[in-house]
Amino acid sequence: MRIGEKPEIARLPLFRDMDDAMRERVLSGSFLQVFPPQLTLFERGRQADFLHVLVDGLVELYVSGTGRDTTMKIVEPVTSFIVAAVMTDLPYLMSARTLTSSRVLLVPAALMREVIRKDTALMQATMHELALGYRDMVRALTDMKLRQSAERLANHLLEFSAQRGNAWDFELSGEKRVLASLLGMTPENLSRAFGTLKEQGVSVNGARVRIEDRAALAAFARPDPVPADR
Amino acid sequence: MRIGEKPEIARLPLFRDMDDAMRERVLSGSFLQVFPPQLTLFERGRQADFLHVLVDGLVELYVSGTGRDTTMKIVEPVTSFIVAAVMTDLPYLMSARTLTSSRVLLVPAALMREVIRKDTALMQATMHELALGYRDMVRALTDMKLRQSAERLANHLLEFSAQRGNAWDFELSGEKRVLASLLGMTPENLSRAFGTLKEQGVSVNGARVRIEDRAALAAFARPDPVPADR
DNA sequence: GCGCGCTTTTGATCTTGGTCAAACAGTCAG
DNA sequence: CTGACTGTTTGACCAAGATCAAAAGCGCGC
Repeated sequence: MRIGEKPEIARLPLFRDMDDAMRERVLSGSFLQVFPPQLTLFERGRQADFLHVLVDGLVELYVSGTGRDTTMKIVEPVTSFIVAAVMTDLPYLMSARTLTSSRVLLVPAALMREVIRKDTALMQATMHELALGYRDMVRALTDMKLRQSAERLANHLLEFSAQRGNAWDFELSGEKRVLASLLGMTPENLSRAFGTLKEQGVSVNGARVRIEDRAALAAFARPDPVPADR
Repeated sequence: MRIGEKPEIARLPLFRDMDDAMRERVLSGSFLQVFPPQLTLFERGRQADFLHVLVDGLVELYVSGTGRDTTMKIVEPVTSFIVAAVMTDLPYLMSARTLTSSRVLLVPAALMREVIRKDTALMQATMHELALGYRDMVRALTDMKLRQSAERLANHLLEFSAQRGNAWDFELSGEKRVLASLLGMTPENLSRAFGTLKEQGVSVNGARVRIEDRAALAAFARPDPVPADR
């Protein structure tokens, strides 16, 4: 691969602590590729052939069931994704597509598995990554099971804001339809959910969201008592 | 700990491949304890102090939100649980209670983390366990997001049957209310869901379920094209 | 065997969110 | 600037599932 973003990738939690020579081995066997928007990177059911690391852009992980799709996760840079399928050498459970033009590092799955067996630090980092991913999913599932749609949106906004240093005013990243799917509702319903949040001091204008009264929003959202992991 | 079930535990995927001396070290630092039914083993939000391995009995992992609870997973023997919280040294995201009288192996989290760092085979096994757990959760979430209740029940029955060697006639393990909560519906609705499945050749009598027409049930359930991992 | 307590089932009604349709807004090519 | 295209919003209606209430089963101790 090109050396341009090597430092950035080397700083990733996943690769940070590993042996330098090993890291060099992994990176030199990998490809950094640019994909246009709306391109499918891989599909559910296919054997996992590459570990993916999003370097730049925006990627959606989704599952298409009978008729409708649902988005499982929006991947932001710089993050590795579908670690589990690669590690277990099992078929992908989710499909992936780019939302915007994206640069992705592709690490051959077999290479990854081989190096992981030799480099303990990499294995430990992978383990940690998987554990955090698992906890993410546990949260998402409980959210889905015991909160209703407007609450889910409220929580999402609070977390999104927290990720951006508790900004009370920010832009939503993707399209609203994708957000709706992520939160497990229809676009129409997302619209209405924003409507009910207006009463809790949230104003929306296009993609721009402003949280006027954080306390009121939190009271409405009843956020998770266990704080987020990352 | 007592040596009675050591072979059984040593045969677990998690401990199987590790160094014998290390395994001895882990097990001798652990406790095997018997708990009565309906006892809370730990609660969400508390720091993870033990890796748990269910040796015998039945354990429910659940989350209690505002008012209602939801069960996340029914743990059957012999399985380790809450690996992620232990590995990351983060608070439990789920609570656990026994459903029946249960024997549980308690491995101190610090000991587990210490040994994992030294024993590569254990680390690899833990990583694998986490990856499978992650995939479990991905499945559960998609199930929740894009199937409706009767379909979820149908799929659950098919999978439960598959776990028991494709038995067409079997007993549900726990109470129906727990099953309902696991499938993300109310007990009333579970009852009605069984009703609609009657039309697809499923007959229920108490806890006894009989699948008369597997093909019809599968057609109704539209099962996941990606086969189960374990 | 009888009665108490609990789970499950059934029925009636209500709420949430989905569906369908149309208006509206923003973007971009010509 | 204008028109076509796409995405968002609004409104009317519908369906799945929750809630409430009551009846029916079932297990267990006395």
